Amino acid sequence: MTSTADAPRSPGRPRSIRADEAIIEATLDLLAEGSTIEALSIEAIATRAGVGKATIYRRWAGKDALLLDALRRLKGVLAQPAGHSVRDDLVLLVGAIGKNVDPRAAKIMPCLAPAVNRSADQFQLYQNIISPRRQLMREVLRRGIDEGVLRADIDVEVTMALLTGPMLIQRVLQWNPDLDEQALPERVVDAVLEGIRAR
Amino acid sequence: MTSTADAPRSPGRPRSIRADEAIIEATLDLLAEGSTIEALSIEAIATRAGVGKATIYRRWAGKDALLLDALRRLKGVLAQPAGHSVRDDLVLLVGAIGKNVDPRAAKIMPCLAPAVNRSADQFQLYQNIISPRRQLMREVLRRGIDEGVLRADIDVEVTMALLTGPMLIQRVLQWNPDLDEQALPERVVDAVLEGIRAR
DNA sequence: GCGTTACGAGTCTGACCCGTATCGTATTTC
DNA sequence: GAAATACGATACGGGTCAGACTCGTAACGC
Repeated sequence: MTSTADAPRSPGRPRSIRADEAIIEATLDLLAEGSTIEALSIEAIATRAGVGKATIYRRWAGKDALLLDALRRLKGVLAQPAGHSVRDDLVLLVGAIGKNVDPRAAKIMPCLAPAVNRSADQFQLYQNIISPRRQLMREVLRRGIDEGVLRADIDVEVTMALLTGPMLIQRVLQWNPDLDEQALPERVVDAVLEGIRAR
Repeated sequence: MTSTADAPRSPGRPRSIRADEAIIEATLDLLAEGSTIEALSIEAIATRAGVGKATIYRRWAGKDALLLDALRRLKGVLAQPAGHSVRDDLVLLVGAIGKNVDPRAAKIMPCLAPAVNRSADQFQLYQNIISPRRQLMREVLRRGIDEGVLRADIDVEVTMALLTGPMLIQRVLQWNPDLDEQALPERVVDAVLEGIRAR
C-alpha cells in the first residue's frame, strides 16, 4: 500500500476509505467470478468498484501492487488445534488446507499456481502465507513424537507433505472428482497413521 | 488437428509438414519461456515459428484448438512398472508423477492448473491425460492387496491420492523448497506403507 | 473563504491483438 | 502449361487496455 504509517496531517481532502474497500472488493469479486489474473484490467476493476481509474493509480503503482494487497485479504485465520489428541489435531489441520474464511478464495487459489513459480516475489508471498500453517502442523507432529504417539524416526517434513498433498490436489486441482472431499481429511490422517502394509 | 484421415489426393501444393512442426514447437517454446496461456498470442507464435498467421488459421480454428494439439505433445510415455515388487513399482510410479519426456513440460504444467477448473473441456482433457496413469497405480495397489502385501481394507482411491499428492504439490507448486525432490518418491512410498504411528 | 487534495467520469495516445483478406511466389496434380 | 492450393508477408477494421490527462465537484485545514 502507498500509505505511510505516520500521518503528519496532510492538507486537502483525505482519501476515501470506502474507495479503498470498494477497489479491493471489486478485485476479489472479479477474480472469484472467473477472471484470470492477467485478464483482469484496471478499467474493469474501476468500473466494478464505481471508481475512477485515477483513484486506483493514485493508490497503487499498477496491477501487481493492487493484486498483492488484495490477495493479502484472503488469508484466513489459522486453525487452532485443540491439543488433546494428535490424530484429531491433524484431522483439523488437514481439513483446513485450502479452506479459507473468504469463499472467494477457493476460486482464486488455483489461479495463483502459475504466478507462484514465475516471480520470486510472488513465490515469497505464497511461502509467507503457508509457512505459519506448516509450522502449526510441524508442532503437532513433534508433539506426537514427544508423546510417543508417533514413531521417533519419521521425517517430519515428508510427513507434512504426505498429509498436505492429497488434500491440496483435491481442493485445488480437483484431482479425482470421485473422491469424497468431506471425508478426505480423516481418511488421509488415518491412512498415514496406520500405513497400508499388511501385518 | 484439421487433417482428415483419408487423403483422396487433393490437388495443389500440399501443406508443409515443417510448418506444422514449427508452429507446435513455437507454441511450446513460448509457454516454456514463461508466457501464460492467455498471454500467448497467435501473432507471437507465427513470428516465432517464422510463419504467416494465415498458415496457423488454415490449420486450427483458434488458439484453443492449437493449444490442445500442442499440449498433447507433452504427454510423456507411461512408466512401465516391472511387476516384481509392489513397493518398487510404486516408487517408480510416484517418481514419474509430473516428470515428462519434454523438459518444457515442467514449466508449462503449473499454468494448466487454473485452466483446468474453468472450462469443462479442459478439465476433461486433463482427466484424459492422467487417468491412464491413475489406472496404472490402481492396478499395482490391487495387485498388492491380492498378493497380501497390502492390507485388504484400504481405500484404493484415497491411497492413490496419498501417494500422488505429495509429489504433485512438490513438483508443480514447489510446496516446500527444502524437500529433497530426488529422494521424495521413496520416502513417500515407504511412509505410506509403514505408517507413522508408533508401535 | 481559500488553498489543497481527493473524487467520479471521461478523453486521448499508443500499444497490442484478433481474424480476414490480399499480395506475389512456390509447389503440386492433371 | 493450367488449375489448384499452399506459402510468408503485410494490411485492414475492430477491439481492449495502460496510463496520463482533463473536467467539474467534494471534503478537509486554516
